Amino acid sequence: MAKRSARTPVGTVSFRLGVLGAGQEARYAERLADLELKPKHVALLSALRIKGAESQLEVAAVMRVAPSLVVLLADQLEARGAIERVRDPSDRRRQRLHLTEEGVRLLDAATAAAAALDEELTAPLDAADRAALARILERLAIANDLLAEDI
Amino acid sequence: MAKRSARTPVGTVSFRLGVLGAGQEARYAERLADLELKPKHVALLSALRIKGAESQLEVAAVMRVAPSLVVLLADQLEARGAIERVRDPSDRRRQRLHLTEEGVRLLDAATAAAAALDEELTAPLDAADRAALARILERLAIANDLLAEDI
DNA sequence: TATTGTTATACTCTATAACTATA
DNA sequence: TATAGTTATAGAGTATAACAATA
Repeated sequence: MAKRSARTPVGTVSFRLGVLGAGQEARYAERLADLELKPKHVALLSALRIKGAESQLEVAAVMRVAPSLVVLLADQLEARGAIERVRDPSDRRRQRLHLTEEGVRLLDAATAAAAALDEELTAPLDAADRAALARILERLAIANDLLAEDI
Repeated sequence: MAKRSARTPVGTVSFRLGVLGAGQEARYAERLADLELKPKHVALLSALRIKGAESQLEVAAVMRVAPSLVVLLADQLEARGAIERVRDPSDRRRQRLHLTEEGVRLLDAATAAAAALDEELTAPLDAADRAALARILERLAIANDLLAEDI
């Protein structure tokens, strides 16, 4: 099957990742609306659960966002009782963030919502392709040094 | 290998698509800076090449963006001579957009840039996984009714 | 009265830079 | 003087709503 060379970028893996990724993020944001969370809040909560209590600057580095954004997200999560800020006694400049019970509850709900979304997204695929996609994306995530649970 | 159930959404396909997709879009935007284009401009040019000259509202529907955004993007592309607007004589409300030679040149350059990005992204994968990823993403793009060349 | 395109406006997201407190 | 965090500000991107022209 001779494949003529592409005449636009829409068939590239990069472009499709961008478009599909934006769509999934938008759908995920819709599902999270019930929980009054946004995807970035979930990323912060996930970073805390995976890495443990960390200073805000470390969280910003893991999330690859500006420190000022972590301040805003942490303000909002703290106001809802999902996280607590604790001054590090040995260096009183540092704020260590950690999950509360409410934060754990929210993160569990957000995790369930993401799993449900995965089901719907991958419904058109057969079992082998589903497994292949999960495996390949994990490999790319690791290669790109993104936040991952299994380290 | 018993896999414990996920405790965060970061390992889901949806979340990884979102993060990887955002990263690729940012990298693509960097490469396009040389051409003074943004990914949305490329999407519009691609829509014209794939679908042929279309009214602006049709382009907005294909791109899944607001019509007012198509006006802005088309203004910018027209100012650079990449597209032309032609009033439809049979319905003078309609503006039909079509690529100029310069538009074709830009789109070809943007296509080459996306192909180069794909090479870098998929470098950590073996040939079989590369092919599997392209095939699976195409299937998902079709299932989600996204702009595709091969229709 | 309905539709296409345009303009005006506003909102969300996020970064940069200036500032405070602590080291 | 350097670093962690915070606040203030600004910019990009995009949508919604009001409007104009044409059907």
